[in-house]
Amino acid sequence: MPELPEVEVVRRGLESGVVGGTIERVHVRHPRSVRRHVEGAADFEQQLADQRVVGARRRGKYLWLALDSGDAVLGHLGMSGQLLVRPRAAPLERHLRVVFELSEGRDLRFVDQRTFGGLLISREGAELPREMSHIARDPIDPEFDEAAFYAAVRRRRTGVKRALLDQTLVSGIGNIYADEALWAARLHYARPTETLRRSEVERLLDEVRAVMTRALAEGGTSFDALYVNVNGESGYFDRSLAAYGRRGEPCPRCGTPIRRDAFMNRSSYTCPRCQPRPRRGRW
DNA sequence: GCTTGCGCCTGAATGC
DNA sequence: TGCATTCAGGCGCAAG
Repeated sequence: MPELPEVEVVRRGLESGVVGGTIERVHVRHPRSVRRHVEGAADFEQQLADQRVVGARRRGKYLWLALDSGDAVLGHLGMSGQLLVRPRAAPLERHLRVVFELSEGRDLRFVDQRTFGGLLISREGAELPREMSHIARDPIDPEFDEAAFYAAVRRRRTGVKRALLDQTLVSGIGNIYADEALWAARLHYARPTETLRRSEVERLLDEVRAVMTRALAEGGTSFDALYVNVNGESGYFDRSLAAYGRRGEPCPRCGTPIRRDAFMNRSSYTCPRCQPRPRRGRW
């Protein structure tokens, strides 16, 4: 599934393949994909006709196309979304949801098997759509405020992984990268945030950045810039993950079998030896 | 105000 | 073999 590095790869592809072009027409083939556009699918189609694309931007896992009108097309890929630039004559994808017909015979296609993703028009949202004002900066954003993040984390009364997944505190981190960074930083997911030391939070953020940077480097070279494979788990994950999805396999650091716990209706993978579960009064 | 948990969705994998 | 169930996940929103 697309996490921040994959979304950034898509953004770069849009920058080179779509920015500067004009949207001639739009077809919404599945209304659920524009469910957050409250004026409806017909309005979505009408408002975007003849609009020129002047930028491709990102915050966390959200992407938006800035339009010369000052509006923006805001999108999230959800679990299975893809944005593809294709010749208009190319065969239609099975889960094609929205088609933007661009100038020069090309399409921008939103393909999304599970329809957790979606698109909407943000009025005057070209710089920063108001719909995502609650989304924090991501850890590889130069303006990410580490001191403010640490202060906010300390105020929380929750576990450290819940904080990592909370997009209002820090954006762009999904379940996979959370587990990988926690493993690298030797922190258990249930560690209470109010007990975290500054140095531990710094180490954790460093590991988040490291896993994202690695994925970005690999993702940028191993995929067509506009194609992120989401049907099979993206290939490079299997090669480079230390903990996530590896139940029963040896921890790459100490050899102890990785364990899987149910967590927030999903999974958490830890090394029981490197990442011992915190006990009251002992960290 | 803060924290937690549900429901959305599809298809592959698993279970009987 | 075939049908039914489980699982995966990000996000918005309701409930606690």
